[in-house]
Amino acid sequence: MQNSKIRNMEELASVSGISRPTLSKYFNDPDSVRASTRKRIEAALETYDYRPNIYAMNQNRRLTKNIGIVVPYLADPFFAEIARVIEDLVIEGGFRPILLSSHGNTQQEIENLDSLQSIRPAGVLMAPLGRNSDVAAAERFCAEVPTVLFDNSIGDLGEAFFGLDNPQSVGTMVKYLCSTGEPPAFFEMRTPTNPNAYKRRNAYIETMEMLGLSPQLIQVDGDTWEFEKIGYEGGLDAIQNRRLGTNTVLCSNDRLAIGFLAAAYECGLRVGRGPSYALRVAGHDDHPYARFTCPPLTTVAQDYAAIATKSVEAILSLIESGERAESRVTTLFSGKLIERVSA
Amino acid sequence: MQNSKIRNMEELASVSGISRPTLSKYFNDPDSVRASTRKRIEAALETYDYRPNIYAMNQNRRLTKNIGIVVPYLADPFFAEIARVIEDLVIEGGFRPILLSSHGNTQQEIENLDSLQSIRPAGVLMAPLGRNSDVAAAERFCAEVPTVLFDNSIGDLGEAFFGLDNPQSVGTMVKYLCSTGEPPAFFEMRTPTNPNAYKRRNAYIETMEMLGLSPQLIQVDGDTWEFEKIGYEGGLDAIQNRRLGTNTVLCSNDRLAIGFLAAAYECGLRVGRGPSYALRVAGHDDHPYARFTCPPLTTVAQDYAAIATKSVEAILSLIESGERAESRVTTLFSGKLIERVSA
DNA sequence: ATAAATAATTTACGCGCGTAAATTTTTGGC
DNA sequence: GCCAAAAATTTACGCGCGTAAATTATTTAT
Repeated sequence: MQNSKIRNMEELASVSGISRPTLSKYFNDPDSVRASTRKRIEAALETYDYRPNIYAMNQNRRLTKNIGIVVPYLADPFFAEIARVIEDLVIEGGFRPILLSSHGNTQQEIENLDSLQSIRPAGVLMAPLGRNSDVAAAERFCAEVPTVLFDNSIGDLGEAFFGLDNPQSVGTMVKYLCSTGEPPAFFEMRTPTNPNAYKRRNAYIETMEMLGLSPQLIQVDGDTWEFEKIGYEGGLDAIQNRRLGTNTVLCSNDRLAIGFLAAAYECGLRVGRGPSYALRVAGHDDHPYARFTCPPLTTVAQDYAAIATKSVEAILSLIESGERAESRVTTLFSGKLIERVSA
Repeated sequence: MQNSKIRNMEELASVSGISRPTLSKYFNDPDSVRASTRKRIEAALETYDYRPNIYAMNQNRRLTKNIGIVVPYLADPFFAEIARVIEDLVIEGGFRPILLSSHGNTQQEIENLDSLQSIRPAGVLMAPLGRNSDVAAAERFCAEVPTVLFDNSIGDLGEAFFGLDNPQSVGTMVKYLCSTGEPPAFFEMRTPTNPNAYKRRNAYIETMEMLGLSPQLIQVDGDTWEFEKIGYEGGLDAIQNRRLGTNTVLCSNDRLAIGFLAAAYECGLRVGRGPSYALRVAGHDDHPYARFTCPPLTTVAQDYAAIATKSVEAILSLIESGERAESRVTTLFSGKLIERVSA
């Protein structure tokens, strides 16, 4: 295959017999040149090893082919998975994904936005930190770059938002738990960094009251993204000091639940549904590890394939249109109950 | 602060009274200009909002400030964590990390290397897929770009390799297990994608033979990166068909162990050390979730802070020297036994 | 204070490509 | 086979910066 190396488009033009502007058009969009010309170019590309200089391209293009993806915490397999799906869809759309994690850190999120701005992305998909996001910085960024938010929202920033319908998903779970055993207490962080957590708390309270039951919150301390640790330590404390008040616990998310399960196990509490078990524990999100906990975790699955797909579609159509959305559109997806052994 | 926006270095030169070449020097390396000049530049940067065009910079520089980081599977929290540490160290070194995951996929790894090559990185840190890596492609890449491998090695590719001393770590674990109970069987994938897995198998066999014991391999099928699932299904099969042959199981890695624990739990086998337990299970790596399994997993911790630090130091010094290593250096770190409840 | 060393400036060119306008060639419909 | 439309080519300029060489200004040492 690759014979002599080609140094730039000019050289490729000489050896291929195609003019440089036409080659430029081809690399911008292969379908923008005649089929016969495309064949000739691709034949030349087979024999000569050449790829356009990405820096020279991006310097002169009005718009780059870069799409930024910002997630709050990549070490969380949930975000790793959704980022992977998004990356694939972005590539499929002919763009170049740039994945950045904020590592749960405000300053890092700001730097990520800064860093993205300096590469002039065509658009950005962002799952913000939430309470710890620098709203002013995010606002400035969204004013410059077409941005679609997902997972959680800050104010009405961005051109669109795709996320979970927390009232629906939590409501479904609470009703399920109530109809199959004791009403659940709600296990959560006292001051969560994630706005979804507040929505889930409220959804829990509202559903309980709707059912004529009195809600009970078990709130634990912690303000990091080490949710398993927080769930474990808070769970241990709650169990040992008998702050549970019921045999059914609904955790605000699966990672907290994983920690809570570890605490229950350590305390010798058998978790599961039925007379021979001491405790029921449910989670929320259908985290990749939820099916491998002991016992497997009953939870509500987020449709992250849908969230990813719709988010990418939204940013691509924004880019294609070249316009900004007239108003922000919010789309919420339903969660799906996943019955396993734990509750 | 930011008054009028500056469009390029030329404009910054006029308003700051510093010549453009000097500004260029400053942005290349702030310490390369006189302190008084630096002060003046930084003062101007305070009042005028300007950042150099990254594309124009990289187009003309001999060497970019980009450092690529390639991991085989970012949805594995182990790699997510090590990538995070590496990213931080790279930034600290004044470079720009570009994180890419191969998602366990050969084609994706090739594309990652391709993609990296087109951004002309100063250097690359890479944890290869292993058996599924395209050796020829990797070889071609390493010939072009200074590359340091970590976690696992392919042939003697790259300028340096940093990883775990598997014989030491597995040996330690085997000896620990033998001295505290029955000798372990070794639970692993039949044809692992990861070369480390082979080294661990061999280390297990050698240590057992050294102790005058007969090694026993429990091999399960599976060739994806969904290790928990493979461990669970293989574990279920091994337990139900009584293929264990001992009450002690050493898993080739923690993710397999997490799956195996789920299988043991489902079968009603109590896992832990002591007369009241049916089974001991140990893992390897000290995965971020290992302390939250039920029961908490006894394992061998990889010193990934050391691996990350040394890898980054190596690539930075390679870049600084501007030379290629005369010969590849391999550095192996010891694993540390982490005693928890499971074994 | 003077010379030597260091740093900043001026001038000038080039990197590889995008893009626009004017021109020529090719294509498809009749 | 001709003609209008579409596509490719030629020509030419510019993007924002790196970098080199020659010159001038500033600092440091003597």
